[in-house]
Amino acid sequence: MTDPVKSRQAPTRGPVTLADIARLANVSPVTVSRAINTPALVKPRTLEAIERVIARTGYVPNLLAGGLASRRTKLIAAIVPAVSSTIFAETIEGLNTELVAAGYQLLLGLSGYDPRRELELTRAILARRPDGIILTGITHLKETRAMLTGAGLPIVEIWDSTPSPLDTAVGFSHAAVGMLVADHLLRKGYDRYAQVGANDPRAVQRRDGFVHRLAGIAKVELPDLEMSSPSTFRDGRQAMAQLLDRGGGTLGVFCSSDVVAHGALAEAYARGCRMPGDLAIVGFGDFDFAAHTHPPLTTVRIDRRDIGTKAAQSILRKIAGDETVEAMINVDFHIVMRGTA
Amino acid sequence: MTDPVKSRQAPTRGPVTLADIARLANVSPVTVSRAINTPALVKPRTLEAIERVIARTGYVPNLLAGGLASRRTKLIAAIVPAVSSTIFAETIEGLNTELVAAGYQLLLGLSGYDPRRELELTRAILARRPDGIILTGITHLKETRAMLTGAGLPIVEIWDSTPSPLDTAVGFSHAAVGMLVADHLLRKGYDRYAQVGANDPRAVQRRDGFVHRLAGIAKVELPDLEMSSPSTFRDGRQAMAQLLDRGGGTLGVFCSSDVVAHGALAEAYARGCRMPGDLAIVGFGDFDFAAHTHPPLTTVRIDRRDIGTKAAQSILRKIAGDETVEAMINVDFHIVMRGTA
DNA sequence: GGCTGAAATGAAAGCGCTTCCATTCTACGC
DNA sequence: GCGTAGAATGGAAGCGCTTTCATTTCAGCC
Repeated sequence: MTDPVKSRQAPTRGPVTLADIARLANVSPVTVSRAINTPALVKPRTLEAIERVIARTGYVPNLLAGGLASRRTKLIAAIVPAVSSTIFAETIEGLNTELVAAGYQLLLGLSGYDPRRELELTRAILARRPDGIILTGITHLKETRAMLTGAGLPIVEIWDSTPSPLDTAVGFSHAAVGMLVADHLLRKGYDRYAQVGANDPRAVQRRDGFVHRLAGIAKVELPDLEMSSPSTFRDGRQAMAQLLDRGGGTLGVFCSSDVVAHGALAEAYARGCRMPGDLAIVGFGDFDFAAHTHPPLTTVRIDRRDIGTKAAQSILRKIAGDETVEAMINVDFHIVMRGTA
Repeated sequence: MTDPVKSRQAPTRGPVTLADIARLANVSPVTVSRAINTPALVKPRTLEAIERVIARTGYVPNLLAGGLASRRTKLIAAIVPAVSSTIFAETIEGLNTELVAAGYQLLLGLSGYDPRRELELTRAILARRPDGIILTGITHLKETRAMLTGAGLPIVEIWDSTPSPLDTAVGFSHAAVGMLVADHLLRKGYDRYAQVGANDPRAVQRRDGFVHRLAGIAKVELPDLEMSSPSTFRDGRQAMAQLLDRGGGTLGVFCSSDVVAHGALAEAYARGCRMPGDLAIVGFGDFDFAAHTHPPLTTVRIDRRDIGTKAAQSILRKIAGDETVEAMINVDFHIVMRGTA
């Protein structure tokens, strides 16, 4: 804890405060505050003098104090299930880029797909009084919803679609994705259809959409495996082994993520299945590796980064008091046709 | 901004404060503060009464005010270059897990491999008075270093090794990685050696180590391409095309990341190169996909999550006043031998 | 019953900023 | 030269908590 001021005229002990700057620049604290936050209101000469003192002392304003007084923290919190090898990493980057450009900072929370952890995180986050909060998905615990609406701040739910968001939502219909994939597989026609993947609410929606579209046409098989989110390469491989072992004609499979699909693909490839003749696989997410598997993976593409960008823009507009932000902002998705379906 | 209290006895306008709780529970504010922070100091009966009021009102303490008064924010900031498809995502997760368990929160900064942005981030972060800060790498701008040391808080530099960290470092020697890979390739012996990859300080160290070990044995070829960090699949593919076009015997290549290596691999595979006979490729990072490329990628493995875990532990110990934290904490790495080298 | 020390509680000050409102400058017009 | 509006600055209060330090309560004991 050394004194941050190197020059001889070290003002006080501990970190420099706004009051120190005011004293050294022969102005009142208010003027220093204005020089920092609304420089247009300060006479150029005064401003310059203050800035010199700030530079000389290495003063860094205390945003805790500022936030407490102004009730604005320039903090945005985001809760996502995870970042490593998920669709969320790029969303976070998009979010962050936009937020930083607007002078905000990102407080990150990782829920691990656990609603209870989401609740705890929400509480901890709210304690920091962020100017807005971004959540993944539209299913939250009752307590979480209550806490959130009670806090009275802008909320953006991402990666899902709903007619009745808590506040604003940016995403798409997972059921629609499932149906799109079903239609795609139906076009070629397979003897059997299956879905393999995770059990988080969005993956379940995709499965339900898939099953719904195939209702009356085919029964959708599910592997007999416990799979928690995020599902893994190994999960996919095992699931595919099981499906293939069952035998019974050509097979169209919808996987809940590219990672699972990759595992499924590896198993199929190892067994020498012909794709997409005997076997079709459709992934989800269009991860970076998807174009480079053998054969390259057919998958559903969403602009992951764009979800972050749009979420940031929405919340910034909300914070600025813009009442015209749409409750539901839809983002596109489409099937990227490659070698597996 | 609706009143967060649903019950009829809504106390005041705006969010509930500690003073409100005190009033409703017929105790002084100090006692409420203690009930929250040091419950052992409060008589069980009183504690219970206070907790009831807190639950009923949905009170969420204001950590801005708390942090301002106590000079402890329970916030740890981390700056990494990026999260999507990088080695850092899992480090962040490791960090976060450990931090959350200790009651801390993660403020995330993304520098995009840009030292100037790192400086800006550092300033913005310091304004929030975190209890500690974690940076990627050991090369920082002079101003960044000054600001950091002046702030007098625990610092952990990660993903690199140095005898003289700013405070504490958790990582390994990238030069040593380069040398290890050189030794590995040398064992088989190739006619030519090359390195392809990014230009961030750590990638450069790895290259330098690689070059150094081969000095006097072979000249290390570099592709004639602009590659900025993070380098991409496409970069790798183009670089490999160029190297292969030059012709001239068997080739051992060290790539600065698995992503680049994957690109290089794809090009080599497309051209029908025999690996690791005619061509050897070694990646870096052991990304999730590395085990599943064709052929599977030989690469350097580091426990990415563990770096986050160790960094968190170190900083928490520092915060707790533990003076015995080692200045340099080394993490292991080793070559995972698979099909490409 | 009164003393004692520990347990439990409280009063007051203050963390470092912003906000509101009041005051002082400054330039310009007649 | 004086009045005046607008520009520039300042004083005081307060954001919601924690930190001393002081006071009260209580159990245990002679």
